[in-house]
Amino acid sequence: MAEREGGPRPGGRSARVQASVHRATRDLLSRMDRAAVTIPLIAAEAGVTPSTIYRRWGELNELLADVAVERLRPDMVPVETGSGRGDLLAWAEQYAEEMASGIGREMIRDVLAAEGETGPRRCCGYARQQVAVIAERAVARGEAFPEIDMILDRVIAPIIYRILFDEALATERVGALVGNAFSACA
Amino acid sequence: MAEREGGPRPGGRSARVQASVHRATRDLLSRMDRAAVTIPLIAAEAGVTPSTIYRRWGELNELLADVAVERLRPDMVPVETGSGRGDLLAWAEQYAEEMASGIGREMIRDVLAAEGETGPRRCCGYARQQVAVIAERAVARGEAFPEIDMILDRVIAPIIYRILFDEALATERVGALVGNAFSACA
DNA sequence: CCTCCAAACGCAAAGAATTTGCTTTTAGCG
DNA sequence: CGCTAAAAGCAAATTCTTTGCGTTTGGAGG
Repeated sequence: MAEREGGPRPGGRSARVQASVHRATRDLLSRMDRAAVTIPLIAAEAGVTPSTIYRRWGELNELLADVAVERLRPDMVPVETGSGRGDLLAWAEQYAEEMASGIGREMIRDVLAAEGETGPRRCCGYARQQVAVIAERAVARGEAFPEIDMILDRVIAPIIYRILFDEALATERVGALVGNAFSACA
Repeated sequence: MAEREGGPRPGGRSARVQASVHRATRDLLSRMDRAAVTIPLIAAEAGVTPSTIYRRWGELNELLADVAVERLRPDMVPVETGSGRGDLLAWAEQYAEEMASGIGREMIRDVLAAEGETGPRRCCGYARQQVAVIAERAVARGEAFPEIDMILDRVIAPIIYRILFDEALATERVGALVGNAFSACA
């Protein structure tokens, strides 16, 4: 294990402050309109001074992005259905649904609104990891499975693009995307 | 023609203010770091008072999104190459390049950061229109051409998703995306 | 165990942005 | 030519953001 990205050493004061600020942010976001959430508010809720937050995160966007990336991190391994294709379909349907939800869309926007590109990269990496787990299991079973980048282009990209720019895809259409991803491999 | 979205009647004071604020915003964005651009600055540059901007746009994000959508509106018809597929390839390559550029990425982010979803919808609509023009020409020539939604899912979505979350696609890879879009139709 | 150090926080004042009530200007219309 | 509604200007009040400085904290080395 090289580095924790969240903050300094696990038990220190820094880590406690970060944890309480994250929690306060999530609480406020769930309680009130996001436009009404400000750094002084979060600071009060978290029991720290605003300057602490300003110094650590710089601006509200960065903090929101940080919290959103944290929440977008997958917390379970993809369910096993017996086949790689089934696994991918189940995972993609759940992914599409989560991301299309109100909270999901807000988190994506928060991640994209922050300055650096590390947030979006991390999110993409999370999806990639999950797909990689499914792919490895499939390969271990001797199945053919598309390249990860193929899944990104043909399944994940359309799901996210529609959510961001158009209208969320109906769940049924995810199946077609998965089918398309497999059509070029097996 | 039903309504102009930009603002009230074409010649009025409102329209002049909007035009000068838009111009001032573009100027400032090209001159300085985007983090340094503030509403009072834009107001001074445009020769209006900050409260005018606050009342009209609400916050900086909305104004930036407004300006970005304006700039993302296509200003030419897609070039004709002789075939629908060639037209689409040429258009998609240029689209990918423009969107992947620094200014392009910033505009996309601005559009997504605004509150409503009308900005993203408009951008998606612009792309859709351009593709529709290409499709109509192809059909008029008697060629087979994929559904517009197919182009969205297989060409545009991957291009934009990579730009936002991963790394911009190399131009060569756009050709493969276009090929994939056609593979299911002809 | 004690002392020292750097990093991080709290506090508070200064500076900048945002909101708002009221007044004035403007463009369109009878 | 006035009237009117919409939009802009102005300025005060509020809120957010930045910053300098002193204090606390947790860890490292003696």
